[in-house]
Amino acid sequence: MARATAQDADPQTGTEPRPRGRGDRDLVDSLVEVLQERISTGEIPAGTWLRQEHLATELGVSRMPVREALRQLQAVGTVEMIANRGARVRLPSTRDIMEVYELHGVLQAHAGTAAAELITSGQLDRLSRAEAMFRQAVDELRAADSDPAAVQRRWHEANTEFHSVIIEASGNKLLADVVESLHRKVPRNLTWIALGSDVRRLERDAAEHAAILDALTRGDGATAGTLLREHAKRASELLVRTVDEIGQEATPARRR
Amino acid sequence: MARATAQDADPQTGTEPRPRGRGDRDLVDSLVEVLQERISTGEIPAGTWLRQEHLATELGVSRMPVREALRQLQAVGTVEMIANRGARVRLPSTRDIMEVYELHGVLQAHAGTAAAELITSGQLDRLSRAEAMFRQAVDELRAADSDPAAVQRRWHEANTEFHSVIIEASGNKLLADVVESLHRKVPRNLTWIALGSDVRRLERDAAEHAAILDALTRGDGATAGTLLREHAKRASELLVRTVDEIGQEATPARRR
DNA sequence: TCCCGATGAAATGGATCCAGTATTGAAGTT
DNA sequence: AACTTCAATACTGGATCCATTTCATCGGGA
Repeated sequence: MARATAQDADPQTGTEPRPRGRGDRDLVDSLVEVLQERISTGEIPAGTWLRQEHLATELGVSRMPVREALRQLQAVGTVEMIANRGARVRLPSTRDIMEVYELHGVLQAHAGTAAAELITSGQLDRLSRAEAMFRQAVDELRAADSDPAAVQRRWHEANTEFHSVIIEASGNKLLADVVESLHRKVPRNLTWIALGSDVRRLERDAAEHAAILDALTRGDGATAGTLLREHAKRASELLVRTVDEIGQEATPARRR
Repeated sequence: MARATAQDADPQTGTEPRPRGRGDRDLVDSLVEVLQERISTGEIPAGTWLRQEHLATELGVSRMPVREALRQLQAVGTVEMIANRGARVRLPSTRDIMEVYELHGVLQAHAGTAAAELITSGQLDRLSRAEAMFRQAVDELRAADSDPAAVQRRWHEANTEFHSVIIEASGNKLLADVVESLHRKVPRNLTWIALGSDVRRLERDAAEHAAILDALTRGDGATAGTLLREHAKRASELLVRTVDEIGQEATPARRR
């Protein structure tokens, strides 16, 4: 593995020498991004201890930037740092998940109501495309599950785009940050585990997306808000049920 | 200045040797708390460059924990880090403030509606006491402004307590975190600058608090929610106006 | 056989060191 | 006189070093 330390910062370090342009963008920030992504996707499961030395060698840096990245993840609630023990990926409790989705619903509903008056035709287009993509993914999944992983990716992408557009159309940029911070608290793969098992649910979601799109197109903010709140509420209930089921098993094995 | 490094960790280091109990609670976390507080109160104004060396000597630690603390503050949005330049306290724009208060209103309203059904008699008591304390502070201010700073502290305490109880009574622990993270984005002293100049506004706030308390006592969630949303909306408008006024001046002078 | 204490390995947390970069001020030129 | 260039300075960012703590394994005793 690379070990791109200061000593071998010369250009020909073979394995991904890291562009090394100094201020291309903070190294720490990119580490945060990588780690957050791995945790969100479930590649690094909840409960895992994040060993500084291990991550450092794996990512080809020294422990220092890793330490700072872990601090950021702590501040954001993704990991918990125990004194003299290290950083561990937090496992959200069912209560946490309920609370996340409760607020998610509130904020989505608000975004929907606000968006009904502010949404542009371009955004409506994107919303419509996302809705179509979502439905297509669901159909594809039901027909012949060609490649679950690929469908999952597309489904997730479409879903994210759909809700992102609504939030964006609300005109409140901060809202996007807050919602994202809520999302970070629940690993994505959980969502997929919960929904993947229930195709009827996915179809219902698709129908709800259509109804929301319709309400926004008509400029009916009240309906859009109500639909979005219920949309989130149902997601919450499903998630909680799923987590309860898989929560029986003990905490995941240690990393490495 | 103390400079409590590892070398002079012996007990008799004179000036505030820092209890030095190793895991009493993460050193970095306490630094974060100190810095966040100083920034929130306005003791360290927006725009200030936070010099690592300077803070380190001032706080009696080395640069290392300071660096990690700054990373946490970055993750939380309190400071921005510019590559190879350092950390600077963020200055919220009027747009930021509007957005903060918009979401604040949404979340407070939700908390109020939820709280109406869940609030305990003990919490109602606390709410009532906070309301009284708030009104008393306002009256005191209007009569003979004996000690503005003291009154300001009491006013702020009462206001915080009032809204905290409502959020707590909503039953959603995460809500408290989210609202706090919103609060962090607007320095407290701004609020005071805005409100301190307008006693009539404070009296109106007191009246609104009373109305909210009344609605919650009656279990009228809808009214409580509406009142809270408008409460936040008015605060927003006032804040924005104030920031616009003082925003004319250039960015504050550098620290040190 | 089970429990308790000691020893050793592993990992964190803090400090120091060093390289690279941005800024500031001065000198020199057009 | 103003603008450009260059050098000195200050500060950040990454690496390494070392003390301290925690955990696990092992051995002894009840």
